[in-house]
Order: sequence, then structure tokens, then C-alpha cells
Amino acid sequence: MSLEKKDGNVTIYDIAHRAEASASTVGAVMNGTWKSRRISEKRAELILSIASEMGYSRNMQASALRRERTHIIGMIIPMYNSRYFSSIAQRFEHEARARGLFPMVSCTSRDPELEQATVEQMLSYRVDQIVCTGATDPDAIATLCEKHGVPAINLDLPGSRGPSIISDNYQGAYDLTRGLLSRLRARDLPSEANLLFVGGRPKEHNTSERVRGFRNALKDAGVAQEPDLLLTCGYARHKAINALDELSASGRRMPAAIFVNSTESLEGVMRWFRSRADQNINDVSFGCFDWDPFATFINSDVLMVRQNVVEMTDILFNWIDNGNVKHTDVLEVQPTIVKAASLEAMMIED
Amino acid sequence: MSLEKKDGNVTIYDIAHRAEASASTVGAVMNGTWKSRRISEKRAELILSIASEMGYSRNMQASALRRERTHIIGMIIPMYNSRYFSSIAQRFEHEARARGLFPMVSCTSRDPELEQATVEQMLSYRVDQIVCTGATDPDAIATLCEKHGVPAINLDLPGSRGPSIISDNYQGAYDLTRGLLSRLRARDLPSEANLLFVGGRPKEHNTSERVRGFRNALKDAGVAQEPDLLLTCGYARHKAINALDELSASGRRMPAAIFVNSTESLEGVMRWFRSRADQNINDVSFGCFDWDPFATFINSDVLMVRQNVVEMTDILFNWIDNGNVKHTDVLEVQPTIVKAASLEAMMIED
DNA sequence: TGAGCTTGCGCCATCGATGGTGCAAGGCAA
DNA sequence: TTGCCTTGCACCATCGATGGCGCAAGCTCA
Repeated sequence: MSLEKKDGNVTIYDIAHRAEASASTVGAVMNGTWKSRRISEKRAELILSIASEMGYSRNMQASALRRERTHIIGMIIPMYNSRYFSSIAQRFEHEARARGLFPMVSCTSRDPELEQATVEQMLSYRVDQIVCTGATDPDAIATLCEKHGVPAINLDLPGSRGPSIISDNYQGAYDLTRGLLSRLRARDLPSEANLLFVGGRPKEHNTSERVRGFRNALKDAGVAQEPDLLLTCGYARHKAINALDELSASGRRMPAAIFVNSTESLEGVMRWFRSRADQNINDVSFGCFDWDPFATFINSDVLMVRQNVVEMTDILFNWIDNGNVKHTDVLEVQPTIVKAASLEAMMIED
Repeated sequence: MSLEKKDGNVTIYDIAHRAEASASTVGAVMNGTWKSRRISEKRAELILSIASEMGYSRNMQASALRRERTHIIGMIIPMYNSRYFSSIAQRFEHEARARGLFPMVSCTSRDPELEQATVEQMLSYRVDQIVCTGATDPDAIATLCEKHGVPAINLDLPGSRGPSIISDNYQGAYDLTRGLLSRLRARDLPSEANLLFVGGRPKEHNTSERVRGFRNALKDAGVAQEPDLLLTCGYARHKAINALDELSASGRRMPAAIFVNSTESLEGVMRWFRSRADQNINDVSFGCFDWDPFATFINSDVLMVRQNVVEMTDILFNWIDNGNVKHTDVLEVQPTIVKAASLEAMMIED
């Protein structure tokens, strides 16, 4: 077929030529099906040695075109700049490779259009599976995937058109809020109007569940919830900063305890405190829904919710391996609360 | 060709059938070359509307097989769990997409074998370009890429067989060391035997340059460098922990200033301090080669080297866009030193 | 010794998109 | 009315790997 290397890439035809064999024989040897095709061991060895000598590399584009499968598994994820999501991406890649799959991760900035466009591109490359992590509109993505017959699994945020693995956001938020209330008590400070919630999107499942946990914890403690102390302003840093600016401009005294919904928002909160000479970080008890090893140093009074990335990804691949998950499955994984300044806050591996 | 959808994926043949046109006409319309192929506007519009109605999605495997290019640009990177690398990955994806390229990022855990295997897989998928970030053996990877005629660019760590964009590690380390010495002076503490270097790999370019900067700063300040206070034990957390354990077991008093080579190692150092009741984090001035927004809270005396990810990726894509970079090019980008507890330490965006 | 089985391999269509080439119909000028 | 050019499209080989099918040679057993 070719006179050996046109563009530097060796094909099975080049090898066939050198080995005086047919391309299909070479192909069978290269993809490991040669035994079932009754190629003699002698021939297989010869071909293998020629192939490695010539530096053959299977063209996965061609292979994928002919077979049904690309062995690529795609994942979209909001960002890498957060310990929670970066751990998910790392473990996902590791586990995918352990199964002979090629991971294709792409971060989509919590932007619904970018999410859709990215998934469409992944489908265009004919990925075998898609994992949607923290997708803003999981159902739209599930619909896209269905059209292509590609199974999709939701992670972190649930969808109604596909199976989902998420944290128990309600319980985590409930416990975190109780922890903050208990800190206020320990500091001999009033609970009333002294606990602020910042960050997250009000219409998103995780945030609304966390808000529910926050509210119920307050209610169960007999503390009134002040509507203007619930700032679901979005996750972005600058949104948290703006929200705090507005709150303080409104004349509110800054509460002595703050529930921050994600490390992303926490960055904004920290920046805001540093920018305000009239505010002291050490006067505040922080609770953050998400964990970061260094955020445990913000002050001596930080609580963090650590979502169980290891268990979540284990379940994810369990589902992927078995493939027989129902569309309606939603699995909630318990997060754990860690106290900053505690050893265990630093000890958990990811 | 097909009786419309075998597996749910619409092809140009299906559309051709419905539009009563040839597949090549449909193909030309779908990939935008229809004007040069003199397809009438009427036909093009009809085909486009049918295509969107049928939910056509171009099969990139087939397209890539036929054309030379896949429009995929690969990147390997050591990890995502570090602000420096995660920022690089995020910006890389963003810039790649802005150019119509599909980014394929994969983290390879500073494991040479995994790096090679991953690059081979990427080459197997016929990526158009590869960016090697922090590769442990950039030249081996460059050799692989050369064989396939795929251009490779090194980022963060330089290689001799391809162009490289790196930080000015020497200068950053020199300045950081001077900063630490100045902190010791400000604290009225002796400089002699009071400054420790932890983390990194001695044979790796970045670490050796940083060590050189560290040593020269000591020398220029007239301070003797104690060999056992130079612990290039690797980057991993547990390696830093072990190194500190050994140091303290040797009877050395813990120095009052520590140069930590990466946030990864810094995590280990922090864990070590938390695990030791006889050590107080607040007695130590920290300098970290790398930046993390929350690490600035470790104590009130932290200096961080912030590598200029924005400029580095800008140059990277400048090179990619122009493509005429010499193999010997090594571009050094200046990092900046930020003081923790300063506002600017929180203000720089990535 | 011939029917039937096993071994070992080659032939060829196929996956979907692409682009070179060919060709008919219509237009226009001489 | 002939020759030539433009317009608008279809035909078909091709990219590389894959696997169903066929077939010849050797082997076995009645």
C-alpha cells in the first residue's frame, strides 16, 4: 500500500510489507486477537519484533472508526482551582487508566454553554462514556448523550435523566451549622443575627440542600434566620466580595460566624477581610463547605466539610464497570466535618 | 448507504439520502468548504436544516483519519492538586478552546513511566501538538514526539530537544532566600544554621536552579550553608515529613526559617508541625516556592513565589500560533514574590 | 484413499469524511 | 450555430484498522 512512511507514522500495511504477511494478520497481532485468528506464534513474534523496530503505534482514529468504541471516557468539571474538584479529576484519571480507558477531562467554568459545547465535542470524538461533574444543567447534557447512545453519570450535582452520585449536602450543612452555633456559644456570643451564609447558587440542588440544612439547624436550635444573612450570590470570588460589600454597606454588623459555601467563595471572603481595615478575621468563626489543606490555617476557628472524593469515585467506577445502573439512582455519600488546627484536618489523603 | 441510524449516530450519508444529494455535497456543507466547492446557497441551507433536524454530529474519528489533523492538543501535567499546576491546566484549556482546538489534559503524577505511556496514548490518538508540563524526562518525550512528527513544547521544566518556557527559578529562589534572611534579621535571630531548604528533586533543573539561588543568596549575605539543612527529598508530602523527622531525630534544632520548594512539600511540612507538640508554626518564617491563596494564612510570616502562569501560557500559545520556534529556545519568565498577610497576596487573579 | 477436520492465513468490504476529478447543463460571445 | 467558459454537483479512491469469510495444505480416521 505505502512505500513505508509518508508522514512518519508506520501502519499495519508497512509492517505487512516487511513481514511478507497480510495487513489483516498484522492487525490481528497488533490488537491481540491473533490467537483466535489462528496466527502461528512464530509469525506473531516476527511481526511484533518488526513492529517495535519500526516504531509502530496504532492509529486509534482508524481503530475507533471501525470498532464501535474509542475507549475514551470524558469528564466535564467546573474547575481545577479547587481542592475538591482537582481531587476528583486526579482520581478519575487514575481509575480510568487502571481500566485501560483514556480519560479526557475538561473544565467548563460553571458555564452552561461551555458545558454543552464541550460535551458535544466529546461526543463528536465518540467518547464511550461521559461523567458530568457539577454540571449546571445535567439534564440538558444527559439529553445530548442519550441522542448519541452514550451513557452519562452525574457527579456532585444530581440530574433527573441519569444516575447521580452526590454528597449528603443537607446533613453536611446541618452539622456544619450546628458546629458554628456551638462555636458561638463557646465564645459567649449571641446566636441571633450572628450567623451568615455566603456563596452558591440558590436554584442549584447542592446550594438549596445546604441552605435547607442551614435553616433547619437554626430552627432546631431555636435561632431565628435573618433573610439578609443568606447570601446565595454565586460561587465566584468577586461575587462573594460584592455580597459582603453590600451587606456591610447596609449597616449590618458583620456576624461572628460565617458559613461559606465552597472554597472558591472562601477565597473571596478572605480577600474581603484583608481589604477591610475595620474587620478582623480572628473575630470570626468560619465554616466552609469544602476542604482545603491550607484553608485550615485561616484562623484558629475554622470548620470544614470534607466531601468523600475517594468513596464517590469508587462508586462511580463501580457503576461504570457494571453498567447496569438505573436512571433514577441517586446515591448520597456522607461528608465528614474536620476542625481546622486539628491534626486530622491535615491527615486525610486524596 | 444506511437506512438511517444504526446506532443513533447520523452520518452524512443519512443526510444525503434525505436531501437527495450526494454525501460529498453534504460533507462539504458540514465542514464549511461548500463555497469553494460551488454548492449553491439554496442546497447548503436545505442540508444544514436537515442536519440540525436530524441531530448530525461530525464523526471526528473519521474526519481525523482522512485529514492529517485531529485538532486535539495534548498536555501532560504532574498533578491538579496544586494551585500552580491547576491554573496552568485551566488557562491551557481556555486558550486552546479559544483557538478551536480541543484540549486533552492528563496528569501523570511525576511518574516518568506514566508520562511516557500517556504521551504514547496521546500520539496514538494522533494529537496535533503536545505540551509537556513539569515532565520528569522531557527529552524522552520529545524523542517520542519527534518520531511521530508531532511538535512538543516544554513548560515549567526545560528540555534540550524542544523549546521551553520556564520560570526564572534562580532569581526567584535568590530573592526568596534574601527575604527569609531579612526576616531572621527583623526577628533578631541569627542567620547561621537557621535556614532550612526542603523539597524538590536534586537532579531536576528547577530544583537545582533554586538550590543555586538559595546558596548564592546565603553566600552573598556571608552566611555559611550547612549541608544537612538542604533536604531535596522529593516533592511528595510524605517525603517532606520523613525528611523533617530525620532532621529532628539527628538532634538539630528546627531552624527559624524554612524555604519550602513547592506547595506540595509545604503540605507535608504543615502536617509535620501539626503532628509535633514540641514545635510551633508561629516560631518559623516560611518561604514557599509557589503560591496558594490559603497558604498565605499559615502564619503572619510567609513569603511566596508566585510564578507567572498568565505570561507563561500567553507565550506558549504565541509559540503554538506561530509555530516557528527553535528547538533551542528557552524562555525564562520572572516570578514575583508576595508577602502573606498582604492584600496583594490575595489579589492576583489566575 | 477419500471424506472430513484442523491449522494458518489472505481477501475484501466496512467504518464516515474528504477532496481530486469528471461531467452535464446552461450562458455567452463570435 | 459552434466553441468555450462557468456553475453545480456526483463519483470514487482514500485514510488505517477490523473481522467475516473463504481456501489451500496438512492431518486423521474409517
